[in-house]
Amino acid sequence: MGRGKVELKRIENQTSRQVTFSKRRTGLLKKAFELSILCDAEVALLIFSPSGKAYQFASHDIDRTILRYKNEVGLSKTNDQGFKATEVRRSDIEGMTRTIDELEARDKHFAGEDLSTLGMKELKQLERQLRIGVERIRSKKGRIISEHINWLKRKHKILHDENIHLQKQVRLHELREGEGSSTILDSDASCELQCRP
Amino acid sequence: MGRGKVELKRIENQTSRQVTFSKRRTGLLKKAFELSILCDAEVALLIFSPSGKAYQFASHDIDRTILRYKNEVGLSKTNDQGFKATEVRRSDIEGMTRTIDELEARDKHFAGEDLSTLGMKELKQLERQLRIGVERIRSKKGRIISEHINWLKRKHKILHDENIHLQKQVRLHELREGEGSSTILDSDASCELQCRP
DNA sequence: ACCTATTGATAATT
DNA sequence: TAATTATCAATAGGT
Repeated sequence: MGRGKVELKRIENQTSRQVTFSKRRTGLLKKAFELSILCDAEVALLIFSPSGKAYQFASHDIDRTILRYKNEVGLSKTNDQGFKATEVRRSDIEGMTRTIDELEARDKHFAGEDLSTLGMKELKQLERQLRIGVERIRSKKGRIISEHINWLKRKHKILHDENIHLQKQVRLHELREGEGSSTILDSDASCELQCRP
Repeated sequence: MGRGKVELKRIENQTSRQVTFSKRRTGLLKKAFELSILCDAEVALLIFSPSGKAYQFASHDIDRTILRYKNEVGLSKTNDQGFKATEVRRSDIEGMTRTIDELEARDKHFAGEDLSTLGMKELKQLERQLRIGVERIRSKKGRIISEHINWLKRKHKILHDENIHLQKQVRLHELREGEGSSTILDSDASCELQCRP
């Protein structure tokens, strides 16, 4: 919705990323609010900017919504009273531990280790994913190399042009000296020629 | 954004409220996703329908994001109780968070995503690791297949032997019946023959 | 911040 | 529930 489409990838330009974040964050918070009103839904939205600043929206008490979510996911039972904080913390840590375990397992699988628990189906899928990864990396390498080649070509052209120019200057010199002229060559544009890749 | 504006109030018609919830929920989740990608933000979104069904989006580990929010809030409230314990916890949590970040980054690299930060050297190493992984997985697959083939061979041999044995029994029967014998075949070893792979 | 050309989301309808 | 489409809303790029 703007003067052009945007790819779904991290905006590289720092300034426009910042601007876009500001605009879209506002829009997202607004829409979360509207959904909660129009449809009578319970919504909680947490946003952290890359620089670490926090933004949030919650249609109801945010801690209640979070607890409700945690109950949905399971594991934690609705323990009331001051016990609450500790329980929440513990489940957080359990969740993170589980995440780490899963990530480590996946890492090992990607490295071709610890495959004994996997069946044929999982192995096939894993191999496919790895092949995709290899292909992307190959393509990235190709792009880097091609960029480098282009840079070399540009630099070569600049050097070549300068070379021709200098040859002309030399010939001019030789001509004038051949005529017995004593004039020194004026300072001219040739002095500006430099190689800036 | 439709054939007419809508007031910001609970939609009374049950059906259109349900439909609107479905559409806007999808839109909201999509936009949350886009924000996290485009602007490199950490986003967590929890939605409960009026009927109690839960929907969610999280750009990172959702427990981590919630925890991060809780820390933000906790800082302003200066909860003196159990301060020491909290401090210890926090360093643990920071460590785990870092671990998760690193693991997630490595996972993305293995999947050929987020390669922009890597140089030629890292890309080459990554590709080598992936190739090793693929090779190990291929080999594991090979072993599984070969085991399966061996199992089939063994089973085949057992069945074949049993078959021969049974044929002998049948011939014996036919012989005795041909002689006009009325004796019934004794229960013998053939009954024990079963296929146990 | 503000402005608008455009794209994107969605309300109504089928 | 799933398309279609007319409209409104969000926003990208520019000032």
